[in-house]
Amino acid sequence: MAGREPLDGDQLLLALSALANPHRLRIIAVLAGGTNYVSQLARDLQISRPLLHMHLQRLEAAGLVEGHIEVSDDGKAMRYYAVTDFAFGLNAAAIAEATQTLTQSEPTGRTKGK
Amino acid sequence: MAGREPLDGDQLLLALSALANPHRLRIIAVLAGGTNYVSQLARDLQISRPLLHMHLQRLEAAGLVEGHIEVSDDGKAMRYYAVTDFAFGLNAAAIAEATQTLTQSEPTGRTKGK
DNA sequence: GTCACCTGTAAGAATTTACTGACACATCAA
DNA sequence: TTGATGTGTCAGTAAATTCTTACAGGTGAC
Repeated sequence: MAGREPLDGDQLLLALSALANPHRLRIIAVLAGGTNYVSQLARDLQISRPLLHMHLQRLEAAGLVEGHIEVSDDGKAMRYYAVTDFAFGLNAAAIAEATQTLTQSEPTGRTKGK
Repeated sequence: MAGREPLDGDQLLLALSALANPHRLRIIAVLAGGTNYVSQLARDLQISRPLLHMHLQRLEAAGLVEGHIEVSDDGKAMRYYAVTDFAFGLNAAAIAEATQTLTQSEPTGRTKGK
């Protein structure tokens, strides 16, 4: 289980952004009760499959869930998702520490297009 | 210090949304090092005062920082901000529990204007 | 073939967030 | 009075998110 490492700032921001959405919190909650495949998950949560797909991508990019293909008995390729065993403690001190390794939107250096 | 209560879902979502931003993480980090007033904070972070004002509102609405007016020796009314002693542990189980009290974007019932 | 499942993705609309610039007002000091 | 501080807020724009609809491809069963 994670939680005792220094905790990278960008990584933290990625995780927080991924969790800052009601649908995604519910996805975590459902997957915490057991692994599941995309179409079924969409039915359980009552959201469209493309939408769920997008949310899962965001969660997976943050390392909060993991997916893998599994071929069912009747030959269908299904994508199962499961939560990873992430864990971090949030408080001012932890954030202050993580912020030291934050590369995004620095004083000088936002993406600055043109 | 907070952290052992059941943790309300909407409250959690509010906090996560508030923290899911590099500027706001930095604000927390700076305030963790000591209370400060708005204009000075804006200079430290190198962002505009109106922008900082907006971020502070978001953080205060989530209960992560608190502000109060303080009159300086030379009579200026200045708004000082300080971090509250928030603390929560994030992991799949905690999220699953909090999600039970999530009122937002239910299967039926998004804000649905007109 | 057609139907019922599964997967993935692209296009565009709708909404929210983030941000700048300009304004208004107050106090103290020169 | 003017200048340097501090406060707050509004209007408008730029950009990022969120979400729907529609499409394409796969398998096995009828």
